[in-house]
Amino acid sequence: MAHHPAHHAPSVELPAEPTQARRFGKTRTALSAVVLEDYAELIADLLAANGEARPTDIARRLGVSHATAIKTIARLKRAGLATARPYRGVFLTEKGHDLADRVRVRHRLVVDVLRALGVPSEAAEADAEGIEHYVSESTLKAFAQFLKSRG
Amino acid sequence: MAHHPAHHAPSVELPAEPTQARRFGKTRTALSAVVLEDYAELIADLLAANGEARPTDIARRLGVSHATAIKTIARLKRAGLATARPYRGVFLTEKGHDLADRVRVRHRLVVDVLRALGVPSEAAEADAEGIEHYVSESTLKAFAQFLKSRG
DNA sequence: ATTACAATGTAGCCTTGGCTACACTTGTGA
DNA sequence: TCACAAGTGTAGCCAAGGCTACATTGTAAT
Repeated sequence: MAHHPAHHAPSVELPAEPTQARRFGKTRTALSAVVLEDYAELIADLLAANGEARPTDIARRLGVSHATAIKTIARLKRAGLATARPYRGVFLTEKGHDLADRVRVRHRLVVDVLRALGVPSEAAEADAEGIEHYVSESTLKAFAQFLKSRG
Repeated sequence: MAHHPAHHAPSVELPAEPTQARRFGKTRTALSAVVLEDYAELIADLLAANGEARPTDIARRLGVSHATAIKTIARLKRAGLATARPYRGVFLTEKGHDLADRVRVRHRLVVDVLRALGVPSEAAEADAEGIEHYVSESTLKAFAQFLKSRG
């Protein structure tokens, strides 16, 4: 059958909640991590491109309100992925950079595979945004292998 | 760059909220639809296999508490995808069956493509659970084409 | 017919991730 | 300098999707 108890969980290591709430829903966890991955990747992009990452830019790029972006940035901080001081922009920690790197590589790989399968570029980019978060290491490896063996 | 304002939205047509809340977050919408798709597919499976779909079975299969399952079943009803009377099990409406069928076909296709790319069966099944919800029509078509042309 | 147990349902709580509305900084241009 | 627009931050609301704890219903066995 098609169903599994839980989907593959994205590759963010979670905040490591202190004592509270040791009983965690995997899906809850997984969904949260998806958002953190997107933010980390985007912030890395903005830092590389502009030398800074401002909440408003992040919000615009993600199509959410700036309030939502700021809230999520707070979660990034709690998760040890970013640092930010009021009115001074957002930066990534070592951990955040690592995550962003992994996410970026994965994204490229997924897009390339989709395109290799004949998916139009636009759809490939768009779908990859959703798909990439659910690609396991094992699948990632197979993708790389496939692309290589295919020229 | 990799980012888009919103991911591809799953193929559930939403509850058509009455007057309230005409300003909807796409992502919110998308995430909700993912869960509804999973439930519809699972309920169809259970109905086919056992002739009935009971909340506890659904909960066990999805790895959530029965209370969570029941809450979501209520949402399925609100969305016009299912019917259920207290203590009498869950059934799918025409619309719910249509959705389940589409989801099932899509799931198969995604799994088959992953396997064709050399992903081990287990990983293919597991990853497909997450991936399938983000595969657009366009990509789906490319997948089918790829499998056909590949024998 | 009773009773006991499993299944079902309800209530209430939490976090996430949206939003709007309002308040406060910052830094520019006049 | 200082006023004002743009950007930031805060508060408070909502729905989804988790959970636990408790109440109710159905059913099967005695």
